[in-house]
Amino acid sequence: MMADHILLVEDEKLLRRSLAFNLEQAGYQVTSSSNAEDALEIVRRDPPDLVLMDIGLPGMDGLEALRKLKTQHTFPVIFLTARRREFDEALGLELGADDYITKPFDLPILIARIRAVLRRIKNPAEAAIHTPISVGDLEINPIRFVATLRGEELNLSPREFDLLHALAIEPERVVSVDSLINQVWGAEYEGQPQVVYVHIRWLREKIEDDPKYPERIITVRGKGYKFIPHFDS
Amino acid sequence: MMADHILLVEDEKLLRRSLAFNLEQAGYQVTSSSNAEDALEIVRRDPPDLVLMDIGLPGMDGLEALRKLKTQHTFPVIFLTARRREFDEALGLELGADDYITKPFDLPILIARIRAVLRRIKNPAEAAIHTPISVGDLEINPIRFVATLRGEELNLSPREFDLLHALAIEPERVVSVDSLINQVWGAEYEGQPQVVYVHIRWLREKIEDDPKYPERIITVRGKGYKFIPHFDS
DNA sequence: GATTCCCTTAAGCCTTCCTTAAGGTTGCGG
DNA sequence: CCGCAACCTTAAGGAAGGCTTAAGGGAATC
Repeated sequence: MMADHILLVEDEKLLRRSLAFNLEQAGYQVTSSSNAEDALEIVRRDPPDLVLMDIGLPGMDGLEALRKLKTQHTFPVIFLTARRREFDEALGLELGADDYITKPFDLPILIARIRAVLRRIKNPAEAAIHTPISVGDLEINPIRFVATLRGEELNLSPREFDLLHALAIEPERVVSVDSLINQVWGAEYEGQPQVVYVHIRWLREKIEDDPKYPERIITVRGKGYKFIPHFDS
Repeated sequence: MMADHILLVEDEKLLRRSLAFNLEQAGYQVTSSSNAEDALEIVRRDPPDLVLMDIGLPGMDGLEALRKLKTQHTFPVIFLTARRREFDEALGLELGADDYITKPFDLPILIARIRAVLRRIKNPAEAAIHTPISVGDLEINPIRFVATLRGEELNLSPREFDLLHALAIEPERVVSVDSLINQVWGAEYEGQPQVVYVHIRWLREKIEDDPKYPERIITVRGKGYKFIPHFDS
């Protein structure tokens, strides 16, 4: 079993050294880099299994570079950030970050997150459920339990979130009410379809421009519902 | 359990590499190719389980090559396409594409589709019901629950949709009323044939130029009905 | 303790379905 | 050529089904 390869991008020297040391102690192979340019080059030569990146790198170039990289290789990214707000402002989610952790952070917690993310990408079944997805102007991050529409965070209840996720992960495909109940409520739920109707109603209230004439969650009478991606115009 | 073998045909180098990398991560065996000619050769030598193909390859030769290939080996195809319109114009479905996915796409979603398509071809029963079909100027996509005639979406009720599907999946062949009842209403339905007549009537209203003189759904007296493909002229 | 969430219920609407029934059409036997 | 029977077409109406929506109370969460 090869050690997983982590690319650490952090400009502050002490923190960089300390992290690299500790991650190596934890059994990872670590490559460090203090700026985005170097990181880019490293990724090109030898794609890592995971990138650990300080969001507050000098200049916004780091984020921009990452955006480019993510279109080429899809490796998981964990951001280090001073405050949650910083993460949101930097649109980390849009960039496909898999997770973030706020400073000051706890080493065991960081390592646990790293392990969780790595485990996910190695298990396709789990990955499908937990990986952030983006469909049109909608983004869903099942790990952080955050969904955004046109960049704005939606305030969804757990049920609404799961329901939306179940629909959006199969865009344009009709998902039967039975299947939705299975995915969202679980197989053992003795479900009347009514439940689904109600939550669809509330979801529409939150994601449709005009819930009366839904354009994203479409009813397919007798068959179920389907999610239609919409793009910013 | 052998890994499924995917042939990736994509001319853009970075995207090709990235996809290959990620699909391998997901547990598939991937062969890449940047053009149709190579792809042809690869298929001849070692037929893949699935082909993932950029629809915007240089020249239309890719599509033409694929058309030829599909007559030799039957493997499923998923198209990558920039816009949905592009797919329609290229008549991807007519070429036997099993699915398409529009860029920019999300890796988890792509992988989910790949898995769905592979599962389908391994289960013949499921395959017949769920595979998109194209007969003449009519296209039926049971997964999206969309039927189009000359590119225009038909507004069919569930019964009408199923009925049309049952007929169109065996073009030119006469399907008995009993068989239609079985397929559309289910075996347990205590069916009077009357029901079928009525729905045929409504279907004709929606897909025939002149319902009075049907050209697509033809009555074969005493035997049943048959669907005759028509092409744009 | 307040608030959010969630399920149930029930009223109402609209589509879809099936039935019925009144013709047409076709083919066959006389 | 005629009449009949079987088969199909077609229109119309009522019934059912499926979905929407609002409201209420209990549960869960903070």
